[in-house]
Amino acid sequence: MKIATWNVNSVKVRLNHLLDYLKEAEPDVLLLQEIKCQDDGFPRLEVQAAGYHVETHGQKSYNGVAILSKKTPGNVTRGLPGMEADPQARYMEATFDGIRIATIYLPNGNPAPGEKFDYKLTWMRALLGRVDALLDAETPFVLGGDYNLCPTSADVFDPAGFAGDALCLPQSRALYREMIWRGLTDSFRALNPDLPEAYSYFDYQAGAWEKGHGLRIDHLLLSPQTADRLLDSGIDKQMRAREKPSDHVPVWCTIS
DNA sequence: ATGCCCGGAACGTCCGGA
Repeated sequence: MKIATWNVNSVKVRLNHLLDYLKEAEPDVLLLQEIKCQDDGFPRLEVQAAGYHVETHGQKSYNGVAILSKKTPGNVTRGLPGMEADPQARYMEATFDGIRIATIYLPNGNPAPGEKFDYKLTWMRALLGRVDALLDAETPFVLGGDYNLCPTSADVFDPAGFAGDALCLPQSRALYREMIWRGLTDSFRALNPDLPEAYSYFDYQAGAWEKGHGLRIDHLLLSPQTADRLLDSGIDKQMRAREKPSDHVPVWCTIS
């Protein structure tokens, strides 16, 4: 099973890229973030015509996540447990072949410190709670999405320049590591431990793409039982070189 | 030190993004 995650930065603007990607990469499950539309605004018919089932958790203008899949998903749930009062659409889960798969759009958190950073940390604590619940239930899972988090300085083009950024601050990284220490596997880094400049995001500004100034902030985290089945992983960097690209590129893994 | 570039909403220009 091939699982990919992609922050598309508006699914309406990126529809052609999305349809191309489904055709070229053929993921069994594609997790989307920042669809930036409500459920009824999602280009459902076009995606269904490409052979994919569509589940959305949309919101007007901002955020919004979706799960596209070749097979019909089971038990689709919207919203992160513990964040029921949160009006922002950032989380959804569905089950495929016994694996619980989540699409995650973790808050950015800038500027830090401040309310937005507090919201990020609160959201991460709720996600950690969800990890604990899934582990307690011994449910195999994959948590994929835009984590807005660079795990280490190897995931940042300018570590010193980003030292005070919410994506890199020790408090953010500590909560991410708490998840990792529960036994989760970063599917990309597990298979590419020393690969430099393996970025999933390149800012639109200041010629970041042309200069190779990127960040690795999109991740697919695997539960222990799922990590045992990890076959391959990659970052589809070529999507950033197209006309009118998203600032993020797809990240994927395959499991047996 | 600040803005650069984008999308959405809306129609002038601001907010949010990372």
